[in-house]
Amino acid sequence: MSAFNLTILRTYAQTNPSKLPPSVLFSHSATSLTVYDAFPKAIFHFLVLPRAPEPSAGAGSELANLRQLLSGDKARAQQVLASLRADAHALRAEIEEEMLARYGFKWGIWTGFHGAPSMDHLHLHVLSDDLCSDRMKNKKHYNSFHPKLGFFLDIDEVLSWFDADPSYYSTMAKLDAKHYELMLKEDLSCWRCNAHMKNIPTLKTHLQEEWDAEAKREKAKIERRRKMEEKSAQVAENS
DNA sequence: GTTCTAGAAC
DNA sequence: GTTCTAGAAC
Repeated sequence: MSAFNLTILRTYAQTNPSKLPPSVLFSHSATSLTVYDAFPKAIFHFLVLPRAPEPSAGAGSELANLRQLLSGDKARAQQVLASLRADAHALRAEIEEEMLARYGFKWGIWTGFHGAPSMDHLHLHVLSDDLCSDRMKNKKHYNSFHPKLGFFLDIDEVLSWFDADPSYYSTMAKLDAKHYELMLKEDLSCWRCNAHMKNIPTLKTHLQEEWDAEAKREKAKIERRRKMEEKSAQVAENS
């Protein structure tokens, strides 16, 4: 299979999950598949895709991307998104468990869509907010996840459009690719502290430092809690 | 989406 | 001189 394959996710979505290799598939439910992102931009990075066993799910189908989904039946779109959200929620719990097991603390997890995705078939990104990865290589990669730029659309935000004024819904549902792609060209800045970053290598060093600092704080917090509990257990024992 | 690389930036 | 980015090819 060539690396130039922007429809691989659709292939996955149409395949019986039991036929997918464990290197690709993390888990599945009745309605979705969770796959490992092939080029993870953080320590944990998964994609949750709606399953599409019918061969109808081609390029122009409602499941091609978020824009296509939102341009169709509104109730159906809401149902698809709510289902993905529920499966992503369960995945987040598993990621947190793994964070504790492997790193001794847990940190933030983002769940959302790209405003202008490059790969076909609707996919919900679920990734840890460290953004520390060898695969994070350029401005486009980084800005596509920057939570303050607008390109990354949190699933809860997208679902809130359904409860907003219908004119607001139709405005947001347009998802004009040109409009979103401009956001990817914004200057680099740290999403945590807003500091301006001169270039990608500087940003990556900074992100690593930010995450290391968080790890240190969180582990210290856990240690303080453990000592407190140890003390109160002793007090209870001696009374 | 990634890889490759010319030439800009330093 | 080296580092880094951005656009074309895939």
